[in-house]
Amino acid sequence: MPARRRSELECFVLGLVWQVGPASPYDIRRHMQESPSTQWSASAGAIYPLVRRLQRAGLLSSEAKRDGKRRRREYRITVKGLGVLRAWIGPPIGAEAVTVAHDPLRSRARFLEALSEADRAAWFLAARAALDEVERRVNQWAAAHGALSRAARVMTRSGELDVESRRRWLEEASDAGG
Amino acid sequence: MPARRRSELECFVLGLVWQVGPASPYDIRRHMQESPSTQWSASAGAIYPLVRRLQRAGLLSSEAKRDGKRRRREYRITVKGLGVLRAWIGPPIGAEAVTVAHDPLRSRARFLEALSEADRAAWFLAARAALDEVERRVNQWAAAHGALSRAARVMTRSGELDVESRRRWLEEASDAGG
DNA sequence: CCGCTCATGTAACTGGTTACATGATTTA
DNA sequence: TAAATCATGTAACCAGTTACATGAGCGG
Repeated sequence: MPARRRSELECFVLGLVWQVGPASPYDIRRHMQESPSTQWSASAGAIYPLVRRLQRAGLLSSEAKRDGKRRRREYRITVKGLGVLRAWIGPPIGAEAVTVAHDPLRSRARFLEALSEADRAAWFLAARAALDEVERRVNQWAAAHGALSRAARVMTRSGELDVESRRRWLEEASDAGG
Repeated sequence: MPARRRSELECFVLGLVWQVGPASPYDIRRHMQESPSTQWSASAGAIYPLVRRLQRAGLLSSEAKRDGKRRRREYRITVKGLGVLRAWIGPPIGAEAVTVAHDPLRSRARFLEALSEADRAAWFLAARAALDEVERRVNQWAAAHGALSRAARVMTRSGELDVESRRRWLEEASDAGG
C-alpha cells in the first residue's frame, strides 16, 4: 500500500502530538479548542477516528494508561510519524500552503457595494469590533501559552500582525470608500 | 419550510452573481479560478448543483440563453437573493467571520522546531519564496481587474497587506529563531 | 445525589472534492 | 481533422461536522 496523502488536519494533529505529546485525543481537542484559530472544530467525530487512522498507519503509537482511576489512551509520535511531519512542514513547502490567507471579512468586503452607504459605514465599525474580538482571543491565548515557548510567541506574533494588517486595510478601505 | 442557513460558498456565489451577473455557472467558475484565493476549487460538482439550489430557493433566477449557437444558462440575483446576500455581509457580522485568518504557513511554522537547524533556515527561505509567489498571483489578478473597480482595488490591497504582514512575521521569526 | 467535567466513542449527515461523460465550437 | 476550449452536468467519494451515547469521577 502506497503511503496515502495526509490531510492538513492529520498533519497538524501529528504536529500537536509531537509538540505536547504524549497526548490523548481529549488533550488534542482541548488544545485546538483553546487556540484562537477556528479553522477546525476539533470535534470528537474528527479527532478520535483520525488518531486511530494515524496509529494504524504507524505514525503514532498508542498506549492505554490509567491516570489515577480514569482511563486514558495516550498517543506519541513514531519515528515514521516524525518523518511525515517534517515532510509536511517542508522544505519544500507544498503548493497547498502557498495561498493568500483565507479571511471571511475580506470575502464579505468584496461585495460591500451591495450595501447602502449607511450600512457600509456600520459594516466598517462592526468589522473593526470583530478584529478587536480576534485580538482579545489572541491575547488571551498568549497569556496562557505565549510566555512559555518561542514557538508560542511566534504564533502569537503572527496573530497580532494579522490583526494589525487587517485593521490597516479596513482603515484604508473605509477612507477610500466612505 | 424555514429558510435554511447558507454556506460561505453559497453566499459568496450569490455575491459574485450580484457583482458580475447575469452569469452562467461557467462564468462563476472562471472568476473563482482566476482569483488568487485558493479557498475553493470552484469545481463543477460544487457550482452547478449549488446554483440550482439557490434558484429553487428563489435567490437566483435563471434563463436559458443561446449565446450565438452555444447554449448557456444565465443566472441573476433576485430581490430575495439580494436580501440574503446583504444579511450575510452584515452588519451584524456573523460569528463565523470573526476569525484569525487561516494561514497554512503559520500552521507549519508552529512545528518548526521539529526540523534541524539547517532545514529550518531552508524553510524560511522557502516560505519567503512562497510569499513571493503569492504576491505574483495577487499582482497578476490586479493587473486584470484591479484597475477596473474600487472593490477590486480593495481586494488587491488586502492581498498586498496580507503578504506584507506575513513577510514581516517571517523576518521577525527567523531573526529570533536563527 | 445532582449536575458538571473528564474521556471515549459512534451514527447520520453534508458540503465539498475528483474524476468522468457529453457534445458543441474554435483554433492550429 | 485533431486538439483544445466552451459549457453543462453527474457519480462516487471523503473529510469533517453535529448530535448523541456512555460511563466514570468530582464538587457543591
